[in-house]
Amino acid sequence: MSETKRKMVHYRDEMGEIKKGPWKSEEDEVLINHVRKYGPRDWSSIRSKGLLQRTGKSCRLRWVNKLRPNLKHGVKFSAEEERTVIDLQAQFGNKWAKIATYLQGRTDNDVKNFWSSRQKRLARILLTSSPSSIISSKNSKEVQTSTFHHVSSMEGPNFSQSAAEEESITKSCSSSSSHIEDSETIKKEPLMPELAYPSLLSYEQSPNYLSFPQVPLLQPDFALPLGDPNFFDVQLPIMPSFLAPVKGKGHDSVTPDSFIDDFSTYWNV
DNA sequence: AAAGCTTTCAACCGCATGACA
DNA sequence: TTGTCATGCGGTTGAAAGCTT
Repeated sequence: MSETKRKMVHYRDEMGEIKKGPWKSEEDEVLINHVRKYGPRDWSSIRSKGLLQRTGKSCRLRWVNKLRPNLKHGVKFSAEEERTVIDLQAQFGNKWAKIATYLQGRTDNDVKNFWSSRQKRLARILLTSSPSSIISSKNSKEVQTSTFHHVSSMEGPNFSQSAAEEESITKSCSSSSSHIEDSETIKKEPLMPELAYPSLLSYEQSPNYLSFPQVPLLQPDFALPLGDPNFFDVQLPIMPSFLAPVKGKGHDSVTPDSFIDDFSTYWNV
């Protein structure tokens, strides 16, 4: 082990306990200041300098998921975004980070959370859509909404609570299209016996499902003109140069100077 | 109003990968 | 070549918020 590394281990031992749990605004401020000075890198040094009692990993995660500019906080996934996620998930699998690069202002965590809650919702609907439940509760609102309204638009007028369920069914059964408008398109949609049977999910993943005309299939290189697409938002009034790819170590590689300039401009600091 | 249930989301963990000494 | 470290990713968890009964 090298001298430096031995020192590092020794230093670590003296760094005290690691803080976990929710972040306070003061901690955020420290983290933002760090990024302002050095760019989104050297996360471990935050702790080693005694600025925060957080691990580098924790700092990075906080920055990436919450503090980074242009994130869509508290904004639900739009129909368009939902379609994109569903299409890309079918294409790439659970490559959330990759999928997130196609969505402005969304993190891999956002996409992952969206997908997992959607899966839960689907699973629950499957249970309530079993043949017995359809027969036994023929007149129930739930069955009416969750089973037979696949062609409605999820961008329609305000849904009632149960219609929210319909919305999810619509999404799941029609590749989440909100634009089933022409009769030809509707004809192409397979009938839905599957709903009465176990595999809504496999329906979703079937060739019919994928080939169903929806959003034009995104090309792999689509929207990836930048080094770290996680970090961008084309709606910015200015395009910060910290978005520019720089060859080097890791995915967050940027030049510190340009980053600091653009960060300052962006945050008005 | 309150209890119970569901959904959302922030954060953690373990593992993988690449850079570097 | 190997070990260590920093970083990134995907899975998971649990608290808080929202909703239903």
